Amino acid sequence: MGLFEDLKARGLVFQTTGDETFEAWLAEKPRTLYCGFDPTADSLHIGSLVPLLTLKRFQLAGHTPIALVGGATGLIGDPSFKSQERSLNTPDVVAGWVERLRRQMSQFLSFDGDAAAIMANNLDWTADVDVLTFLRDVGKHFSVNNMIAKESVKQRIEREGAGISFTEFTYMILQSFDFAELNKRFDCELQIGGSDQWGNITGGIDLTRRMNGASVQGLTMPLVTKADGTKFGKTESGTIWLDAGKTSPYAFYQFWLSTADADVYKFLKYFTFLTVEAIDALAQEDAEREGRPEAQRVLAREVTRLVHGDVGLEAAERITSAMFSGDESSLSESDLAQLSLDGLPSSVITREVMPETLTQLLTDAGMAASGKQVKDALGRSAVSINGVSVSAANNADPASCFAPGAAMHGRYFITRLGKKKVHLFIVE
RNA sequence: GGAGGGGUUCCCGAGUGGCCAAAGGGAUCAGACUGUAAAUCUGACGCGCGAGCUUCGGUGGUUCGAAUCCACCCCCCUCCA
Repeated sequence: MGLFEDLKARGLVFQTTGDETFEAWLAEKPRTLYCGFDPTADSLHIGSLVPLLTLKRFQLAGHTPIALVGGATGLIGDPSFKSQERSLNTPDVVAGWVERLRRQMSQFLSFDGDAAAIMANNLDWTADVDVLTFLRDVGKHFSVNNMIAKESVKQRIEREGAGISFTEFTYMILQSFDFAELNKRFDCELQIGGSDQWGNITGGIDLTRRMNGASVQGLTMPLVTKADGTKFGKTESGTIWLDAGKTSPYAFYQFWLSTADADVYKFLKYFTFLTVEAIDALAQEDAEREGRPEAQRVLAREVTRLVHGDVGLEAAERITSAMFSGDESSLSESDLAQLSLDGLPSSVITREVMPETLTQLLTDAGMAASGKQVKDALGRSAVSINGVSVSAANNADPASCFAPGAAMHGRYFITRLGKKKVHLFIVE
């Protein structure tokens, strides 16, 4: 199966330039393509995984990927489909994030061989361009009339109560300049991105034609949506990051494991390198099986391995099987120590300095956002310590809940709040 | 610079002197049902175990009492110059 055919089968193609001719163009010879990632935080999150993995898919098919980190564009802020103007980050902060993203992105691509990936930073070709040159050489090619007509900024221009600064409005020009520059430097002929990037991509295509006389292409991928309409990639505890320090491999694995049935096969196609045939076969098996589908587990395994490697996956699975396969009382002391190392949320407390209430203690540990939530859980018998359910009556006496006699191996207390939240307290 | 509109709890959005910790919806969390799904139902949803404490852009003021009235300031939007 050709690359484009595979991408289509995965549902990864939202729009392309040239419609019918695109596939043939791509198949003609190895191309160089790029995708940009702006530093808006110190880590990428799972929203960036689709374009990142798509770059990899192109590379596996023999094309040369350029991973562009937006050291310059990150200073401006992309207004595309954003309802509000965003606040600017300072240059040194953005520069720090650029470094983090570079390292993160490079783990997904191969930098050896015929189609060795290239890392680029658009600050390299924008930092020294002076305003007048920019306005005369680049800005002159843009029609404000066209820019205003772009769907991506429409709500900012038309919506009552919104607005857009000149700075953000200029973003498209800056990104377009990237494409022209990459075309010049590396003969880059294709830009890919999320469907929200279509306006920026076509801007770059037009500019490249005008500045370089070159015909280049664009492809967008659909935004990841969930069947229930809620936002993908967020949980109560926030964004799912690719950085293990921000979202542990265990939490990451759990996120994928709880994917809804209605989304899981689509996500397998988006986020894994399993073949479409294999995924369809899995869907078939799951449909014929009673009860729980296998797909979520496969998805969690595959994506966790991609992002956190075998070691991260093993840690995540160790915790998961210890916490969700029932018999935690059989855990050995070294098992418990390992769980803490693996990234099971844990904290060390002492009997001498124990908060006055369980609500306080569990809130401090991060198990709930407020004491009210813990209180609610206590009232519903949703809190247990080492398998013993605790109630609101125990709230004022945490010491007895963590009594030495109730400890596992003298000091471990597995505390659960609800079905999914687990915290290991180590009492010293 | 002028005229008008607006800034409410995570988001959207009601509320124009006490009945307001502030309608409604969404998101989120917990319970039931399940498969650590979905859908549905129930509860919670500023903070605090509680008494109570702190909120409605900011600062002052009027009032027994203000998200609501007044003054000044900051920010956003629309139109005019």
